Amino acid sequence: MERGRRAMPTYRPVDPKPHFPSLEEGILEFWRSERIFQRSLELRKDAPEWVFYEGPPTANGVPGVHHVEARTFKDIYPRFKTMTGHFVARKAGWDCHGIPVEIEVEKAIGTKTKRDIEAFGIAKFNRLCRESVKRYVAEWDRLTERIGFWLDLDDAYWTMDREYIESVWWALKRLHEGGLLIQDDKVTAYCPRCGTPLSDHEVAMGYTTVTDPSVFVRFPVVEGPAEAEGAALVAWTTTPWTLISNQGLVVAPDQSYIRIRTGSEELIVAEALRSTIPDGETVATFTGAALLGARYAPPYENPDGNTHRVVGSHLASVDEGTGVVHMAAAFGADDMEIGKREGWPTYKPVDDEGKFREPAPEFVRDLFVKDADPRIVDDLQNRGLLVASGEYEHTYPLCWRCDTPLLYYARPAWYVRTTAMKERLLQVNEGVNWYPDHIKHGRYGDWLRNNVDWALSRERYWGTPLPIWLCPNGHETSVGSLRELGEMAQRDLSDLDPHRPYIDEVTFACPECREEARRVPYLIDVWFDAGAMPYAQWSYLGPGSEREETFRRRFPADFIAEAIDQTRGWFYTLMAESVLLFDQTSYRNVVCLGHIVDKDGRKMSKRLGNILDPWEAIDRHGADALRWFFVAGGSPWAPRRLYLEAIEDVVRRLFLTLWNVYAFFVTYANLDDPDPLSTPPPPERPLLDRWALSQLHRTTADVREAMESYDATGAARCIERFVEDLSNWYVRRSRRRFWDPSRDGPGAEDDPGRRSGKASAHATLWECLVTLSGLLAPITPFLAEELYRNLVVPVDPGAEPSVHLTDFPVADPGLMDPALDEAMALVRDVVSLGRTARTDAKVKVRQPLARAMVHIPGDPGRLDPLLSLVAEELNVRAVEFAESAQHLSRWRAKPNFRLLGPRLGSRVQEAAAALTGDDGSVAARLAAGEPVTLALASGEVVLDPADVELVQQPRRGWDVATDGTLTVALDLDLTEDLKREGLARELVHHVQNLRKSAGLDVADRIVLSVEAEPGSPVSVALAAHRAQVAAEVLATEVLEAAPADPDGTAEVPMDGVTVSLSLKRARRAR
RNA sequence: GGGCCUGUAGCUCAGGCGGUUAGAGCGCAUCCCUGAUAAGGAUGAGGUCGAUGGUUCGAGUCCAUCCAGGCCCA
Repeated sequence: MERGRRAMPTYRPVDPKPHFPSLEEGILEFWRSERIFQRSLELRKDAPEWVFYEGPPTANGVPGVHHVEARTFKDIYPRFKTMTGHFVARKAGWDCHGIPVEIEVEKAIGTKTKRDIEAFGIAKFNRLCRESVKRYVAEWDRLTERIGFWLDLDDAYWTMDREYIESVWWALKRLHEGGLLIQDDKVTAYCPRCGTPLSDHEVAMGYTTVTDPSVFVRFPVVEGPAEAEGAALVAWTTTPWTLISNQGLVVAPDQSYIRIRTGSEELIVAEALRSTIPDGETVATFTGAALLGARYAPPYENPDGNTHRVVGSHLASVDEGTGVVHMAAAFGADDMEIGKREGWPTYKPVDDEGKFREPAPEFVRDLFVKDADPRIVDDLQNRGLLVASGEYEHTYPLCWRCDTPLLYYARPAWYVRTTAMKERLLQVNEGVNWYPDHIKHGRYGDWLRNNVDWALSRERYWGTPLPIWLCPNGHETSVGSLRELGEMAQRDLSDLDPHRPYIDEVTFACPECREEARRVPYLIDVWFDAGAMPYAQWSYLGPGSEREETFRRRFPADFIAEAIDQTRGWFYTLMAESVLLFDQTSYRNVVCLGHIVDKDGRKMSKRLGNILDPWEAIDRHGADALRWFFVAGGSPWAPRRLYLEAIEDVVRRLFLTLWNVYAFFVTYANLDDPDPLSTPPPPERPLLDRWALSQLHRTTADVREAMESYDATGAARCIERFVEDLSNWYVRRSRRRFWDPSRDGPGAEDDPGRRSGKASAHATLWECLVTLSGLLAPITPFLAEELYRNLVVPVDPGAEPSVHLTDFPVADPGLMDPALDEAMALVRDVVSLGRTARTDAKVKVRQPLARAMVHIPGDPGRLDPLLSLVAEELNVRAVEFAESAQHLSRWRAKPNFRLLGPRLGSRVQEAAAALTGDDGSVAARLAAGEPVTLALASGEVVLDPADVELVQQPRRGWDVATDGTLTVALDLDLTEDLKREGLARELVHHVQNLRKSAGLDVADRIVLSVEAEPGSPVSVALAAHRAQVAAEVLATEVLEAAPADPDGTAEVPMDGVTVSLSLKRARRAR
């Protein structure tokens, strides 16, 4: 057996039409059984660490397709870093607490209010919350694994775990002791029906357009500067009920105010809002600062004996209203801020159900505040305090559960004093790399610059309890661990569930006064849990504690990634906590992703019913397809439209092209069984191979560079371009080399020219595919694994079993050849033009032509070694260079605006017009290198050849094609010889079709018969090219008479006559 | 209402410091190839670069305003 075919092919045959989802399932099984992820970690355990933090998803629902996006990017860079020689621990994490989880449970048990939950039992309620979290985490585990996100799910941190909570307590205690955790009044959105404050997120859910009363109210000045004396300030409000608690008026000190005489009175408003007082004349103009300190008579007295003065703040808007804003500290965030500055007490004559109570005036008492509005308006009217009233339509938050208008209420709350660290936060942020970088000083930087203290406390059930105990004398004791708490309470609490209600039962004697200290009733904001993960994931309990080394080694993170909505969420809390506790950032690089939207650009939401289930996409196209879509289908920072067809689009671009090349390689490699590892060294291979390798190494270098700068999208584009070139040029041009036995065979070993034929082609394509596998591994780990497992493992006994255990490909600059790249690009352009010329001339490629005439700028010699490619591709016998293109086309000159614009200014347009009108003679002189003088209306202009761009236009008809400076002309004269060859090719074409329709294998030998009239052109052509025809169609014999019992016959029209073909499978000749 | 981002072909997206003929893929139409064949290739149609105004010899690109969508805040 010569060059024997093995009984078993080297490579597993490749399905030309793969089903990626099931292929992926098989690879997942392989990863599982061979513990590839764990081995990838073990392999690098002594390598330098590269730290990744997993931002914990909230386990209060099933994961959506947008989570797949974030998880794709969270996977790509750690994989890349692992392959480039780093140890990347990937601890999973789950955000377990918070109102979203409570809401899930509330829906299940049907509670509506906090009172319902308390009646149900906090212990039972929290148990259900815990179960809900576990159930959803199981779903997340399943998806995480399926999409190939390598994450250590078995060693996840859970924010509801005792150790995690203790770590958070340690942090809170430290803040409390440092004076950074304090109690204060805070205005929060509050639902009076549900009896609970709402989180910002919940408030955002409930904004609706509502109609509220709009009233303009007089505040007569009783004492103050001359500008205000004797007049009344006019303030505007849409919440008349807050007038009961009026404590002051705010004006903008730097804005202009006016005093208007109307009827018998004088009113003061901002000049910009003059129109709010329809008639009257302006009697004085002054700045808001002039009004400061004026005392006025409030519409309703309050028992605190407030002085009711005018104060200044930029918060007073002159965009709407009157520029005079009424303030009630208990009922607005701005009001509270100004109230604190001015030292106003909190005056809140409203109970937790939203009803007025003492000391509110008798006539509104027991009324729900909103219901009191009309009575108050009437009362003001009756007392002559109303300037005008009407209705006002605006957006206002309603409770998302019960549609009750939310009220802004002052309530006691605990704050983290982040404002004390504002400057440091800004400083630290300077050292962080944001992707995209506009976030750094844009959205995120703005957020830091406008920093307000972090309202930490929540009046809920399922969350980390605030570990502060309070005694009747107001002494605050913060507790940093269960051990510490046990010591205070003098009992062993190490097994205590630190959640409510159990923690609430623990009391101890106040260390200061020995009176009984009870825990404050609050939980903390869940975002604090998430921001605590750098230390709490290791249960870190402070300097000197057991986990110190682990924590320090993995702090800060080199890389985190989440969607853009996390700027105020995790990105902030993560940084805020680490600045407060450790005086530095907790991450160095942050990738900030855009959102996923639906086909119409609307965000995906359950309410709109436009959610795409990730499983649907995965089952249809596979996880790699989805991953590739996120990476290559547009900018990761921009909102992206996702729907099944969009994925298909992107998939086709890479997957099917690459798969075709892969299947092509395996098919022919299995027929010949070459050894890709012992082949001619690259310098000895044909130019086409060297070109492919040059492209490969250029791509490798580019991909590496892109990945290093967190630009997976750029990397994906490089890969895409390379795959396209590999398929559409390298494989296209090398196809015959993979199977043509005339290029190889006995004696080839001694002939460098032939030795480098087939073996080189196989080796080159193999190397390209294997390297691609490595380049793709971080992005499409399944497809990469498939290529690697089938191409490398069977031929290299020493190979790792998985591409993910190998090193990322390294570019060899020695194999890059820019001159060859340039020449090949030119050749491809020439070929493209030649095809255009053929198409225009309507001459089939099958018909050989005598020659192509080519003109290129510069020395044509550099293309000489590549001309055979042009000749084959265009099916011409010779390619010749024209000294000049002049007889093929004529020159046209266009101004080089970049040079001439600055020199000529507006005259450049004149020069351009002159060149457009050129009959070709000016351009020809420039092309010859001579300067020319243009006579323009504005004077003469001397142009050098460098001042223009020269392009060609075809001079003769359809057989010439030009593009810029390239020209290709085809010689369309057909000699008898060329015609015969064309007919022979035509004959081959028909026989090949017949082979195919007869169901023959590509390697089957045949006996062919051609019945054509003797002396006819077909017959003559066959006689002249018999051997070539026979070789092309693998015919052992070519007969004139049909064999008996043929496997296939056909009547084909050729050159105007009908030719009968028949063929029969021959016994294998070799 | 405020801040940030986005708006380029029917669809998905590219377009370093402004340079005059705005590109690619998919889809569509026509054609080629037939040993990658349920593949591959070529050609073509299709654009007021969201709108308006400005700066400039010159604007998809810079500035202002507006419109639409998204996110974060209110």
